[in-house]
Amino acid sequence: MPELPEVETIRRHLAPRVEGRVLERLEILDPRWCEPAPPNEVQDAVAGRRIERLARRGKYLVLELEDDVHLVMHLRMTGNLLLAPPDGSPPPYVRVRFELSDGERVLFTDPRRFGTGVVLLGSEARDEYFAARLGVEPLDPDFTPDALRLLARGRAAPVKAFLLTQERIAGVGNIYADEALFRARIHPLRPAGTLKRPQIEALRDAVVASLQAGIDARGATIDDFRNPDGARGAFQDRFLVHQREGEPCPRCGRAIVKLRAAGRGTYVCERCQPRPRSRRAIPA
DNA sequence: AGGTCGGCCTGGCAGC
DNA sequence: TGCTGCCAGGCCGACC
Repeated sequence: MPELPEVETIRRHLAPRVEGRVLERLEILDPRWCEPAPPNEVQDAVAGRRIERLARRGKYLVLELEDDVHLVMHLRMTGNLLLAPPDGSPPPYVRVRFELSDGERVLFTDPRRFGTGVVLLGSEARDEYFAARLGVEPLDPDFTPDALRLLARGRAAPVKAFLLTQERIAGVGNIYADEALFRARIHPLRPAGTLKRPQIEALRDAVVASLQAGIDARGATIDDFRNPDGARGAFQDRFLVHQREGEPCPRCGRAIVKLRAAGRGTYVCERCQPRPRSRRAIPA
């Protein structure tokens, strides 16, 4: 599942290939992709415009076009953006086709069809769209321990659910939440508002380190994530706890346990990440 | 209003 | 072998 590091990997691969080219034609093969907008409307809004930038915000990719037209895309679970191989045979599950100047073609593939695309006219509309959905960008300098402390203050939700809430921190998904909590030695069921300052600082550093490690490995390939050139990521081989049930903890050797938190499969070392003892009052 | 849960969707796999 | 049914989960809307 593409999270911030996977989306950023795609962006870095694709940006030099698309920026400066003209998006000659957009072909939406699956109307669900842009629901409720009709495909014609979306296609007409972007066709013939120059691509100024491929940007990322949280797990969203934004194709910034001339005239302040923004195509905001989300890969959800199984979406992907691939450069079409020049030899012809297209990959399976193509939902949207981008035809660029100089014959370059980009394909949005998505077996489960959760991925979405929406056109926003004007950077103000784009900013409003993100402001309503996304919190702090965790790799930006303003993701400080103080910022995290304020976000967590008064939260009774388990810290894992807190990390997955995009309105608070943008871009952390199931993989990187598990990895960050392990690095910070915090149990995922610990209520977010009970974290003390040293743990807040450790968690901030761990979120940043986990995401950066994911980017350095060019993302994690679990099901079918691929870089736009078709290469697999390497981060799945570097998971510390995620999807390692029964394997020894890399720090202490105890078997890693799988549990459920925030409705998701969650992996922990219960020695390094001790369970919260009891419900404590959440400091307001 | 904070928090949780079901629906969306389909490939893959466990279990019969 | 072949079928059924369950699981995976990001996000959103419904509900408590």
